[in-house]
Amino acid sequence: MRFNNKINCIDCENTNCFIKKHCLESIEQSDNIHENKFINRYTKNQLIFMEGNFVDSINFIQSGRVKVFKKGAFGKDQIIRLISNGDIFGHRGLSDAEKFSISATSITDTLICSFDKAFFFKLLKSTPELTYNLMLYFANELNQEEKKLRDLSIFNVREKVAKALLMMIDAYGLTKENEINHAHELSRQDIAELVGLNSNQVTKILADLKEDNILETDNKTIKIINLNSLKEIVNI
Amino acid sequence: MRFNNKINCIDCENTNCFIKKHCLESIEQSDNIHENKFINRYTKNQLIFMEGNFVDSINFIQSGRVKVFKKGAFGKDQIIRLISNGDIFGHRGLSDAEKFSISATSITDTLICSFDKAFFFKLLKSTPELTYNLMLYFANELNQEEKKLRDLSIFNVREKVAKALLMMIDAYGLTKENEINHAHELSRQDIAELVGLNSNQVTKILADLKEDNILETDNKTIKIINLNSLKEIVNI
DNA sequence: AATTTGTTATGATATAAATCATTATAAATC
DNA sequence: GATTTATAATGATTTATATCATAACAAATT
Repeated sequence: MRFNNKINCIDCENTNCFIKKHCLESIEQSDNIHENKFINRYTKNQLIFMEGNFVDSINFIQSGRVKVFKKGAFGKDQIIRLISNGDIFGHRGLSDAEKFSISATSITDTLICSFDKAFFFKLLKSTPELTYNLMLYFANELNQEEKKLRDLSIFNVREKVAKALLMMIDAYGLTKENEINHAHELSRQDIAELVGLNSNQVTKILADLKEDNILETDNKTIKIINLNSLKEIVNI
Repeated sequence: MRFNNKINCIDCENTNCFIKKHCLESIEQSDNIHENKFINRYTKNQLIFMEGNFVDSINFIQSGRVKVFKKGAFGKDQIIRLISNGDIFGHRGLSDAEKFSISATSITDTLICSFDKAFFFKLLKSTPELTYNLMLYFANELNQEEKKLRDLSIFNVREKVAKALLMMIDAYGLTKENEINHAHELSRQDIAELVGLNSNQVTKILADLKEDNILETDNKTIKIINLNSLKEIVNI
């Protein structure tokens, strides 16, 4: 749903945003960006864009949380990234691919800032600093993806679940009470899709980890009792 | 081994090389690049650089073949890419990581062109066209890595072996006789490490595929009899 | 040509993972 | 608040995968 009450990037609190960091040098430039920005509002579990669709925009999260995923056979999707405030997504569409290679879904109520692809390409051409930093950002993402690939190809089920929980903590942190998934953003199925499992396996391993006093579960909320033990599971 | 008989990029036949494509606009620039380029020669199965080492260079393959891999637990490595003439590697070191996140080993006799990291950063700053295209290249690599991640998380052993063979064909092609691994570049263990298996599993599945008239094996050489059937295995 | 070494092939066995069936619990709808 | 629907938990079963032991073969060395 289009949202017209858009704030100017200058006033935005997401200091990690690429636009905020690299594209507000002059007043003309920031006016230009403000004019070309459009904002959409999504409630929880709405599809933002779908794999296979024509790439027409580059997106940033103003507020909220989003999962980025790839569709697999038999509804077995793979979640690629969990992202939140200030994060860029849909940027793989910058490659020669004409179509989105991923889908994105809101997992909380969310506000998304977007730019037309053509405008963003112009912005890149006129802002070498942005291009340069985006290039470095991609290099870093590649490192992380390749680390994940290596991990998932050697981890057993228990290690994969630990990895999934640590990814959730990495993306969204812990509450004061050391809880994750507090707003019930992700189902067991989602957690499974972070690391290539099924929901059944996740449930069982969570029960094991509860047994081992590493965590407690209360419906979808997971309370971490011993973070170090959780980390030890993946540091073989 | 340092190799002093270096050819000028202008005369190089690797038209897919980033330097060849984007950095030879002026005579001063190409002279500058020639001066700052150094070339090393490697025989088969030599370590070019190792994960954890300080990143000091960005590298391109002048001729030969290289495997790029990550070290895992218990010697279970994961091969990330198979590369050849004109391909860039070590570029993930451009991220904020100080150390190489990957290792690289020659799998044939190989000539490698390298630039000091500091020089390459200067080159990027002074050649926005290079930075821009490198950024697009990374976006494309991310797409491919994520596709691989999704595939490996849902494929069974047979599908993984088919995927590994197709990756080898994609990287190095087929001979006139439809053979891969003709120069015995990769062992069964290497093929396993492309897709997170062990050498035993690869051997068994190759025997199955032989049974199904999809391929023939003669020691390390694999002759593809029915490429379409091989592709069908991974297109579930 | 014989010996050593490394890799590949094959079958048997043990282990881990995935699936299925059922129950319990929570959330949504009426 | 009762009913429906969706999700999570648990145990039993089937299937797939990983490991082990051994044999066959190829390459390198003497």
